[in-house]
Amino acid sequence: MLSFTEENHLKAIFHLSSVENQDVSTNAIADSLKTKAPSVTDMLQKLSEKELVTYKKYQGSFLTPNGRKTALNIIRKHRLWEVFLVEKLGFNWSEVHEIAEQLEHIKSKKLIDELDRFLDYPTKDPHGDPIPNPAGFIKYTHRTLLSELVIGDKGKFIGVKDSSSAFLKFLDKRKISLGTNIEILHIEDFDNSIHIGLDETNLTISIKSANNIYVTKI
Amino acid sequence: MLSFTEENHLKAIFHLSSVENQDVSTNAIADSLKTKAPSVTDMLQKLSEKELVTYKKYQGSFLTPNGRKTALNIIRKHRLWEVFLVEKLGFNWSEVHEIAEQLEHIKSKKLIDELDRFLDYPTKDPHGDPIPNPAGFIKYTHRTLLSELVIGDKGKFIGVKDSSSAFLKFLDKRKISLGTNIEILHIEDFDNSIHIGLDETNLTISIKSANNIYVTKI
DNA sequence: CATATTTTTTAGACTAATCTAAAAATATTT
DNA sequence: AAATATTTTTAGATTAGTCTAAAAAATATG
Repeated sequence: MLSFTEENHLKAIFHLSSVENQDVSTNAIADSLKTKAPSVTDMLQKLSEKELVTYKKYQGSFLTPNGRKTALNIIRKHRLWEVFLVEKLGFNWSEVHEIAEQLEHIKSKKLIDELDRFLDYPTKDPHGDPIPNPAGFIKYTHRTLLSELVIGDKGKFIGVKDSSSAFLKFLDKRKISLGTNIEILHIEDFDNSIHIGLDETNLTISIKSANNIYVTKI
Repeated sequence: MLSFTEENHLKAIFHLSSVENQDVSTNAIADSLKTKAPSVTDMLQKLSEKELVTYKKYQGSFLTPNGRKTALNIIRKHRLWEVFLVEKLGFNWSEVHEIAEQLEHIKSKKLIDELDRFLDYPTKDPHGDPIPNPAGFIKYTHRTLLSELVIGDKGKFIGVKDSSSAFLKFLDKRKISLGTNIEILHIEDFDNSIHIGLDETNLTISIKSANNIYVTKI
């Protein structure tokens, strides 16, 4: 039985190593978990003992197949609970992360299987991220950053890169939600800000925002 | 912010003091939480510091109004989650306690308010126990033990005293569920076992079982 | 009512998770 | 490549929660 802390470390390593597919640095984990490097070193030694992580001193760490499966199970729980909170309890997509951070640690296989059924086997969470299946398989769909499109391109909004509450509220205010169609109307030379066309309105967003928005080209 | 352990102690004191309305002994708490007396003593001193418990050395302990309110809030969460598990996820009433023991510690007022609404403001959990309201008010209904009835009396099954999984399964097997009407047909002299009539069948149960079944006389 | 028994607390140790400060290893930069 | 900077680990302390063993208090008993 893993502790919350152990589970959180596995999750952090998974997320960090999926960005660049290589060993994760101790400091990166510490930053992502808002803890300090020595705490992470201790935990890596412990998780290495349990064969959930490959860890060599000063060389960074990586999940073992077993560690990866465990991490994906926690992520599965996190994302299913997020769907529940939005679909059934009426939460806004910007409010669910913190609560799901708690709910993801509840231990009961049957609970998650039944929740999955109750939600009708969703494949995406409220932010567009894929939900791993019970076996720990995760299906990634090809995504393009809005910032990579050129003038005249059209895309459908399918997810966010950094799903911070502030950015999600920013999107709400602009009536941009999953499924919204976005067309690149113009790109400003001096600051790369992007003028986009939505279904009913046009507006301008910064390059930083465009770098956080995933689309599929249509 | 209270820890799981602190919350569990408050809950235990609440349950123990509601049986006999007086100070709860250190050992009673230790037994109920499957921990040892010294651990409980430490925790009582801590909870006393926080003014959630009145505690005098060797004199037992009792909840302060604030402690009682906190305990009732945890019980509210526990029972609402039990309703969710049974009503929405299809769990049997004998399977929900352990999972609710985990879920009751999730911290989010909005989560519980929304869950309450989603469940349509239930007043009883799946075992017939009352659900405290958000203010920490709990409405007890008058209950009679089946063992207190005499021959010819009729009652409606409204709850169990000890809701152990084994006893709940025992009731399932005999098709006794909340709302079932029970008539006392005969009481055996030599072992006090009780012959009861249900809507469709008759059967015999031990005095020990009858002592665990709450009814309202009808 | 003095003694024995039980209950409760104190004392002290252990584990898990955390931290700061210092040492060691690795990486970067003249 | 030597010096400097950064990263990571070790060492050692702290807090929360747990335990066992022993002492102290309360309760029961002969």
